[in-house]
Amino acid sequence: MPKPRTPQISSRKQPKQTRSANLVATILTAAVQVLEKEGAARFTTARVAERAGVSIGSLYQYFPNKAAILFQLQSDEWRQTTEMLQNLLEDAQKPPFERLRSLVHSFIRSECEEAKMRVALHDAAPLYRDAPEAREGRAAGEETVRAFIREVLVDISDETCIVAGDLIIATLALVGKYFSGRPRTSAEIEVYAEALADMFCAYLREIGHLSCKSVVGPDHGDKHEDAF
Amino acid sequence: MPKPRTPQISSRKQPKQTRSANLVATILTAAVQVLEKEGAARFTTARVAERAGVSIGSLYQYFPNKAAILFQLQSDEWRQTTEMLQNLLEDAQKPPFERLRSLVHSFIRSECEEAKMRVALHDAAPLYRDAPEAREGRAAGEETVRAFIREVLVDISDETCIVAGDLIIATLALVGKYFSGRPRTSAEIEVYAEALADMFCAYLREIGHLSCKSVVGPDHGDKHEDAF
DNA sequence: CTATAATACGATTAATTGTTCATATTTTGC
DNA sequence: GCAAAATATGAACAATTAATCGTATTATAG
Repeated sequence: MPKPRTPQISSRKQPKQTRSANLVATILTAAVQVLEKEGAARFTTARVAERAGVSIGSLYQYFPNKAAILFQLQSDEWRQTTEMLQNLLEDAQKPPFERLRSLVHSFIRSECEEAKMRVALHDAAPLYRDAPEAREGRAAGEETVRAFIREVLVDISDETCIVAGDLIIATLALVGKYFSGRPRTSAEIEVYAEALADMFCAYLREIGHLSCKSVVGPDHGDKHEDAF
Repeated sequence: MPKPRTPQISSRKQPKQTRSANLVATILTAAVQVLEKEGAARFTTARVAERAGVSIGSLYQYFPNKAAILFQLQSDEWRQTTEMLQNLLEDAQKPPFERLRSLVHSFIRSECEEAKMRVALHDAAPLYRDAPEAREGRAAGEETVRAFIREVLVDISDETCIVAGDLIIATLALVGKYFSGRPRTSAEIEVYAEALADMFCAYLREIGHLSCKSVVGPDHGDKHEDAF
């Protein structure tokens, strides 16, 4: 990892013609492929350029450095996740806990589908983790989850809500990586997703009880089949 | 990452004199320090040797390669964790859920105390994750958790038990890393640990109910203060 | 004391990497 | 058609790394 000959912090040019816009897209696609076929350790600007069928020089015209590529991927990943969160959690049609369940299932499923690439991206984390924008990416997702929790448990304290939200996001974001290392059948994946959903629901119900008001929906005493 | 001039897969000599045993210990200590002060990206055999006050040659007498050092650290880490699991979960004196709670607290606390080094070790994961022995290290810990679950929920199916155990271990192992990135006060840490414990307890109670037999300990309907 | 094994050393090697820059090619506005 | 801007190229560079091996030092056994 050599330092640049001149420590230049210039950001790169924006693509102005269609061909360069395509080039950027091509590079990002290639980056994903390299990540999932070679892993984080072999994720190299040269390799990305080669797979994209592009010269390294071109790559460096639009990405100031290697980390920028990873950061972009990570950022897209978060945007996508946030979108999923909003679509599933804010759908007022379904009962809340059902929304949460389908969120967990969708998330785990998508996590497992592109497991290799996600794990590799996560392995490369040190390169972009400290970027200030990385925090921002999560903010929207976190807020969505908190809003959901507030909707389900109306009279909860702010602190409890934040803690619960953090807990759920963190668990969701990481647990998938723990499992996706070893290949699993989709049936198994569903089982784990179901269990995770159970855990979240049980937890939220518990919190609701602790705040000493009846939770939305029917009482949960003995019937636990659907209800939520 | 240059390949060795001769692709030699020999394992290194075992220390036979006290001085070399000390040397190994010194190197491992230095490795931890480098990891927590420099991070995974700057974790280098040369740097470890320097910090240990030892020549690289000496280092390579007892460790076949860089990954071996990290693997050793990771292995120790797991041994330590497993020990904690056994000590806290198998303590028949306390009621089960109280044991689980104190486990979560102890674990999260220790995770946060050496946060930097743990995160760095985790960042370096790709180097040893694929090692076959890495699986073994977890096995004992996983079995302990499963035994605990079986004790709490006597009439649970094997599958449910395995899934629940995996879920708890995975969550425990990873959630700490999500938080320990940003510095937190120990008060905050306790709050999160408490919430995590709540989540686990609520989940296990739920599972117990689903298996349609009364759970050990008093009924949980309204009183939720201690009880478990 | 001495011969032999164990240990320690560190300059050196080969490989790999991130990044630049001078140059060539293509597109666009007129 | 043409000049200027945008884009593309890839050889070259500097830094860094993991690991080796011939040699020097130290301990041990007889």
